[in-house]
Amino acid sequence: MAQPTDLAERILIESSGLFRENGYDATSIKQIADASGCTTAALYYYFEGGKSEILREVILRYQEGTNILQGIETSESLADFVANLTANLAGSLPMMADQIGWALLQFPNLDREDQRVLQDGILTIHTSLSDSVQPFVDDSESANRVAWLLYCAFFGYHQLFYRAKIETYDSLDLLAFGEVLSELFEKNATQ
Amino acid sequence: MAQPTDLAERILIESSGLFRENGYDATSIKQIADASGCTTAALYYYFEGGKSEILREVILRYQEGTNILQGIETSESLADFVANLTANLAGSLPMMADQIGWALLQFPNLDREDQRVLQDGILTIHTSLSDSVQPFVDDSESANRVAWLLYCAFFGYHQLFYRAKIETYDSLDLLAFGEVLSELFEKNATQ
DNA sequence: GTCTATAATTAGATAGAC
DNA sequence: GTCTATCTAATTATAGAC
Repeated sequence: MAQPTDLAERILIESSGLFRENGYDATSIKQIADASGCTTAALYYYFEGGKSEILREVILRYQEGTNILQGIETSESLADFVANLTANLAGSLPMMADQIGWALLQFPNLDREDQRVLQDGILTIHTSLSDSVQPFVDDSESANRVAWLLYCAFFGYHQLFYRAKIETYDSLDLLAFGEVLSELFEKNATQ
Repeated sequence: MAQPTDLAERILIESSGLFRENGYDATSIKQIADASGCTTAALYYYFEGGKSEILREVILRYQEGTNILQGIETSESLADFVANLTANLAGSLPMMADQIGWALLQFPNLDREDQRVLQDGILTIHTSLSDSVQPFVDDSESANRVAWLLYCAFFGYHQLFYRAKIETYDSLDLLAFGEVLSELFEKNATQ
């Protein structure tokens, strides 16, 4: 992996941040160039395809995402797992969810290949969630469903509470939200 | 309320649709005019403030939303309520969630007033959800939390499964997703 | 009220100097 | 490799005819 002082690298990092904050369409290559400390000409030196090539690269690069399951193989129950997951998400959820957020709006305008990359990123996260949940449920079908529920719930939480700053009016922080989920699973653990 | 044949009305309807599909920034005045069957000049006759005035009007108008709780005052349990809610959402969720989706991306660029309008729209839906859930839980705090969980989960579901067309790869339709939630509440009803 | 025509501004992109 | 300067095309916005 290249050093972050490398201009091409800097352009991708800044683009990713600007896309997350304002979306793809609202971000101009001038903005990207300014944020990266170069001109648009320099930008085109590294990315001949211009803005749309940067879009592809950003989606490719950052869909990999942080490992949200680091160090929680040791959960004792589904409820315990959800609590551990929530704690892990505290740092990474905002970036992960915003990353997906703008890309989802862009989805219809992406070509098939890029759509596939985005979907794969989502499915990868779901799969690892599903694997982690597996020991606590009856079959893989249940694991899949529970994993989707967790994914959708946390993603939705971020969109509403961080993006729309609902936290100002209803102070349900991420940990409390995780507790709601965790408590729900508590009674169902021995199903 | 004006007739839908009225040009100003048509412009708002078409704008709303285009914003939902492609987002605010990716939608040009020309596109809106074309879709409404008029020129940009006619558009400015009704909306002097141009695109940003249309944005305000669309947010004001369509945040009211459909009543997702119509005819389900009669649920027998929380699980039953969730099942009924899911059935109700089958028709309205796509439009409601997409409406919020693009607006959330736009959120940081909105002025305070418009941000408030959007937040109020979200809080209104949550409040009515919370009221409906109240009879089945211990206190209003629990009702609030359960309502947020439902809201976040369904919103997240839509974003991932409809917007990113995940349904192609993992066929968990809305009713099945609702069942996952409903089953979770089944065991907790008599808590 | 709605159109044609057009001005003003901005965004995306490139040629050529250094 | 990166910049200055510039081009083209698109977008917002408006004046004036009908």
